[in-house]
Amino acid sequence: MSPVRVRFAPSPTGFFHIGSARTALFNWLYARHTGGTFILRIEDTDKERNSDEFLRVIYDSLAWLGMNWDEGPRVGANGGGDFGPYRQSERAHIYREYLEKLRAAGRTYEKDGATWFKLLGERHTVFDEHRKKEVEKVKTAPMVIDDAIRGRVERVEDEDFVIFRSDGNPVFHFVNVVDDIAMKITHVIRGEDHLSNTSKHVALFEAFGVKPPVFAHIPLILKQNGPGKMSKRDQGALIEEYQRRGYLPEAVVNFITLLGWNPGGDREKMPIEEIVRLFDLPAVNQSNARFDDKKMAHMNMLYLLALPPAEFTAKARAYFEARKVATGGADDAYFEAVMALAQPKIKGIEELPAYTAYFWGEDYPTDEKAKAKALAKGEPKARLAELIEALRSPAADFASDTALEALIKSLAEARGLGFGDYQGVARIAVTGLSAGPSLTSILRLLGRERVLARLERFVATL
RNA sequence: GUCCCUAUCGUCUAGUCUGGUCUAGGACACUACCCUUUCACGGUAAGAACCGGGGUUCGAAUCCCCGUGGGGACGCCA
Repeated sequence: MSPVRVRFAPSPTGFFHIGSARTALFNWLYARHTGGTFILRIEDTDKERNSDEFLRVIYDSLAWLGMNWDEGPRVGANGGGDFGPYRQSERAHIYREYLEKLRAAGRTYEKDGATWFKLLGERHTVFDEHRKKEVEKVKTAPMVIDDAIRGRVERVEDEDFVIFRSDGNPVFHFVNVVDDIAMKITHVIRGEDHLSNTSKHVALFEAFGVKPPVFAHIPLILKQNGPGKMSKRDQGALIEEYQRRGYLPEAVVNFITLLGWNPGGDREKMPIEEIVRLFDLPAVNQSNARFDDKKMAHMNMLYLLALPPAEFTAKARAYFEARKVATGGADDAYFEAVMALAQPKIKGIEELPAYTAYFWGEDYPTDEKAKAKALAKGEPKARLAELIEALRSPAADFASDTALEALIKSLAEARGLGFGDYQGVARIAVTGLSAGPSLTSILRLLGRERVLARLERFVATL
């Protein structure tokens, strides 16, 4: 069998969304699994709707997700190849050439200034309910689609269709097939929304005398709420959104791979090498999958938890810089120490600024509801006074969590109380929050001076 | 309206090809409890599904047919 050649063929007419990303991913996975070639082809024949910004988003998103292309537009380390150019806007001469082949074979005609592809068979006219007009139908044999996911699908293509617009530009169906022939594509992996177009494509392949590639129509991703497939406007649809929010690309890749494919059994979190090894077309599901942002967030948390602390810190640093989150001139060691406390606790990088706000300066928000709750029980004023006194003593060792813990515990024991009687009120006083890392770790990082100042300032407001 | 695809917990799915091992497994979410220094994490438990009807068969989640539901396509968009 000839080596696998697959392509991802986006059109830069909108932001890169999750469905496109998964189509790209399945192509990339199949190429890597089979040792084949992954080709990026830009379908920019619709000049009105294309933009360079969208093109850049495609390149960025693919790179971010780790999908390198072997052939295609040259960007960074990716691209090049012998079947270029890889942007359809630069392939006009090739389309002309292929059009001549069809013309010579008598398979085209002109109508209303456009060039049409002529189906073979008897013709008759019927009234079309959907389009509310008379249309010419052609009696043809069903087109056979050999689909690696759905098996054999038959569909009758019974109307001629435009292949060159009256403005002289070729349309999608034509360029798609011509390029797949010219680029020697062996497997066409794309969304199921193209399944009904495929009969047109098979008709074109046959007209060119070329055996069609193997098709693989993957199920669609449905929107989380409401009917229909996911579109660019839906919450969670845009890849660059995940990038911006500090999601880990490995987690995004792992999650969207599982939307429509799985290796069988219970495995979910898998390194990409493992996914490449196990991925295959027949295992792809045939039914659509609904997007679930909670499960996506959970997968991200799993990856976050497994990240080496130094990498977590680097990601956090990059996120803080991109978002211009001030850290009060914190040095690397302090930043790293704070992140070490936060990493096992949070679900996403985006939670970090709010979760760690009180570490960077004295200007942090207080959760008033939590404050009221913490003050409602016991004798908070007395507990704070005792704590201040104890922490002021030179005997309080702010370098050690266990020493601080022992100190508070002995304070509690002497009064027949528990650690919790100090923990809650001290936490709200020092962090403004009711939840966070271990209190003693917070005290240690903040240091005696800042802790005492905050406690005293807090007591003064009571 | 026509054509095509599809159907297991609320959601993602395992199991379907090769019928019996399925009183249908896992994960997310939800609930309770445990762990605990709050919050997470983790652990335990609970609830939760084979769309309906026919057929084939000793036996159907699994094979076939018909409904129904869901999705897609029907552009001089891609």
